[in-house]
Amino acid sequence: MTTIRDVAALAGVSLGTVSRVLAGSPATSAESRQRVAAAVAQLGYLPNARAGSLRRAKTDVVGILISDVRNPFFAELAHAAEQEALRRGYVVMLANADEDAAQEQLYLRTFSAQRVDGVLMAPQSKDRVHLDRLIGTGLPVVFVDRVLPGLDVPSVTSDNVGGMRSALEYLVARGHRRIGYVGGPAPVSTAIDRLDAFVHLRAELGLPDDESLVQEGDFRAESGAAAVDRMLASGSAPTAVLAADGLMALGALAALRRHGVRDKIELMSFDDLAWFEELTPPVSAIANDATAMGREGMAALLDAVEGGRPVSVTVPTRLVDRRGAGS
Amino acid sequence: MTTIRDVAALAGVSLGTVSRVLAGSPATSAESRQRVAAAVAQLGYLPNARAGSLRRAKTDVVGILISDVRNPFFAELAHAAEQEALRRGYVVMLANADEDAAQEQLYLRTFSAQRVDGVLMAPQSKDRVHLDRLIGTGLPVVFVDRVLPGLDVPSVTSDNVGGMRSALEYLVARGHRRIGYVGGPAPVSTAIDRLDAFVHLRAELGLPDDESLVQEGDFRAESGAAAVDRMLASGSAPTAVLAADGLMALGALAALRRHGVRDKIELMSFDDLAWFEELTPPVSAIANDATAMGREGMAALLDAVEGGRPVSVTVPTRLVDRRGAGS
DNA sequence: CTGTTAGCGCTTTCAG
DNA sequence: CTGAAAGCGCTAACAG
Repeated sequence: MTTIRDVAALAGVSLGTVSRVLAGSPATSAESRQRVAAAVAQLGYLPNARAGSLRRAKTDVVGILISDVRNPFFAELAHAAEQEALRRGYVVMLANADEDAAQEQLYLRTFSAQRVDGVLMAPQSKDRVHLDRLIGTGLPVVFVDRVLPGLDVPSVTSDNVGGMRSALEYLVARGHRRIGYVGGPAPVSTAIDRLDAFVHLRAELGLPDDESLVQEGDFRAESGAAAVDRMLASGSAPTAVLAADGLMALGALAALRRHGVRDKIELMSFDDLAWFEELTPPVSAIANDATAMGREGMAALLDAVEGGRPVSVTVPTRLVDRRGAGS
Repeated sequence: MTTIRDVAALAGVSLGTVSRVLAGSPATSAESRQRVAAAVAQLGYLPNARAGSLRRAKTDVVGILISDVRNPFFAELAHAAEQEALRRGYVVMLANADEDAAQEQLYLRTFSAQRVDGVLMAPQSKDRVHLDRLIGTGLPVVFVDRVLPGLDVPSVTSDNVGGMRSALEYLVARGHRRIGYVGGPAPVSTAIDRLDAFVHLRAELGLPDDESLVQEGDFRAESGAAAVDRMLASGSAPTAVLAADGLMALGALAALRRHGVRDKIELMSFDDLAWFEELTPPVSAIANDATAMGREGMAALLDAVEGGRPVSVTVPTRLVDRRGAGS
């Protein structure tokens, strides 16, 4: 590998001058700039960012830790966050916790070892203690989509309560009263918020509160199918089912089809996927704005990295009506 | 941040001893190991990986450069590759070229600047020159899914020709002769291979070779819709349409529906997506094994990083028949 | 404006 | 088995 010394030697200037030219310092003569540029081009020199960051104590690298890239919602979110980071001159290390606490922790350690400048993450909940230590070291962290209560960390989340309200009002407007709910895994904040909102609003709207209508999944497709199986096995079937995320909606769809009630029981999803439109009948959804969450989450993180004190924000959801609220 | 000196001081040994203990060197006494471990625990010390890699000239970081995480195929591939890297003790920097040559180049430079140990990538084609220089520096590179011809780089690709043969034979078995094809962007190798195979096999099977039946897209949904629009506008509609990837299949589906011919024209996709099963009628597909490609691609890359000479492999495709080949 | 000189935190000889 | 010392490639004072 060619180093800055090689460039200096070839350009006939000192190593310090090369560094200054490369950093765009104004304290350089036109001639130096020109000689250095020539040498760099000739040698195909590319600065070693790791060496530089060691000295500067800043890496210009941020970590993104999400639960599953294969979940379209997170894929979109990660992509938007990455674009924002790139725009502001940072590179991203993307890691997948795979909905697994041990992997989450491993990656967090790795991020620390790499001395990333900040971490944008959707926490799995559980071990608040490790995260606490991490934040204690001064590493800027921002939560996105999910939060861990009791930690003083800025967050960008979606309006789970508002979204749930739109969803239930929509289903009620379509004539449903027995509404089943496929929730997410208990420890995750979005699962908690959505379930609480569901239970609360169900009472407010005077809907039956049969407990078999509420089933827990894990934000993966299979669990959505299993939840619907349990719901139907319980005897008194719902007339509509709301799944707490897109992947579980897919599983629920498969189960409804398998039970031969795809046309009888209406499905709705908290999270919108492009292909819902192509189904017969189509599936209405509450759209989470993954792009906005990724972009704003990263913006908040970089603000924190650069010394700011970002505030938590909530991103609104949007009802995507594919069946007509009155029909 | 606490450093290795702090640990040495607290443990009452020299800095070198701490380093050896941490590296698991056998040349350490039980007592040293024990004192160091205690000091590390007490200080919550985490080695600075960047400092270490500067000295070792190895980072244990590899880069993955794909065209679009939002494409489920690449999301799955990246995930599998990441798992394999993790298993072998490497961390991944994941970057998105966004089907954009400039971004691809920017990220490649970034990877070099970070001195990653290797790069797994799905090239966008075009500027072979930059890649050439990169490889010239000795950076191990492995292509996955796509290749750039004329470069001596190992690759893991899917069996595009075999897949295309299965697809066409399947459609013919279902009674189709006028088969439309929505191809990928011309410069991408998978697009070229699939198109060549399509044209070749169409002749071999004695199918009509009306040029309006072949339309070019860009591996994104909208382009699939536009391609179908053009196909239908040309007068003589096909009885079946084959899309060269899942995202374009989604777009094609929307267009067919919009034109009211969703039930008349059969759609097939080169790339399988879980929700194809939920459509009415369902969509048959050629499944690319993204998991295998990611895993094997990363395995090949790490072999190269560790001094091996991996060979290129082809991963078979699989026909997913959701309609019955004879019906 | 430029060269020289310390380190950043770690690994790795080299003696002992 | 262990300590001391020399860098890895770069940035950032500090004199000039």
